[in-house]
Amino acid sequence: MQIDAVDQRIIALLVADARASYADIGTRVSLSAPAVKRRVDRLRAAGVIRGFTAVVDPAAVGWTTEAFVELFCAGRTTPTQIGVAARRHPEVVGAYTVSGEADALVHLRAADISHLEEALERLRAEPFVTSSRSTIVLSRLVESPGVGPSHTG
Amino acid sequence: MQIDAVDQRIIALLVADARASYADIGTRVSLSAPAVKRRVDRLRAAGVIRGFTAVVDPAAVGWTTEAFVELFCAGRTTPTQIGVAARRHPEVVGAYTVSGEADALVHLRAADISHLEEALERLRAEPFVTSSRSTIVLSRLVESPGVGPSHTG
DNA sequence: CATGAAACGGCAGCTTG
DNA sequence: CAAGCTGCCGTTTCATG
Repeated sequence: MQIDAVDQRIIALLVADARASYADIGTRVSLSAPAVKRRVDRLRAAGVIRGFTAVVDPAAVGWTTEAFVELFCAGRTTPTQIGVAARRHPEVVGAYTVSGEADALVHLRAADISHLEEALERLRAEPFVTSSRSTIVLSRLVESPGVGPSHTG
Repeated sequence: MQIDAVDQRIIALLVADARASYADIGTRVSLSAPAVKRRVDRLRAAGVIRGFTAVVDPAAVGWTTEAFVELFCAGRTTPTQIGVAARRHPEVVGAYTVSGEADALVHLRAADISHLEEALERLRAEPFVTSSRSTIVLSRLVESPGVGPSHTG
């Protein structure tokens, strides 16, 4: 799909504030509100914009404990398999296949240490997991939602 | 601040769709639209809801390359220092202090390998960084925005 | 551009500490 | 008695065919 400079600016504005009105965005990109809506509809249909979400302070909602878990998997494990398994656990907020020693890196978020431990045990119980190495998050310094700030090209 | 069950449901609905109308949310939580708005305003003022953002397909916008970088820091480095430094680099989408060997874990997202390399060099040039260990992301299996799915309490 | 819907502010009633 | 939360209704702004 074709994304021009105006699309980029609209995306940036929506990443900054997903509840901005089309009219407001239109003012900033020198377009009418309906024109903006058409572009947003098109970007959504094309999958460029996947959706709109609220960014919540995890501590305020009670999910205060995080960890990154390196997963070592059995020889014939596919990324798809790992992805499907990861999605089964609601504590998983991110999962990636990676280069290096481990096969995958899983980002967990739980209510507390015991919840985290329980999730970890469930994850390690997946048949393809041969071993794992956990790293507890002590503090969150940065966490950007969306795609990342400003220069999106 | 006090967050009751209705707040939780409103938050969950906004995480699922940040552009949902107050009337629509009100219908689902058995409240009027103005009542919902007041709660959302209160949650935003309290910092529980940090904002609303569009979730964008990174590939579509050109940021296709990711890495996790373990940072080893000089003896007297504070989390605040690391956070401030991390925020200076637009490629940083997440940063955490962690237990284990490394002092911090930084999540980078860039346009391509050379952009990633350039960002990595910039990051390693921070005065407090003594060494680093990078792990390139081969594929993204899961990535949830917001605070994580469903059971938020 | 025109219509219908949504957001937003003010006001009054109800419950709770 | 004070404070907080709610619903209703006004006007203004926005969404959308």
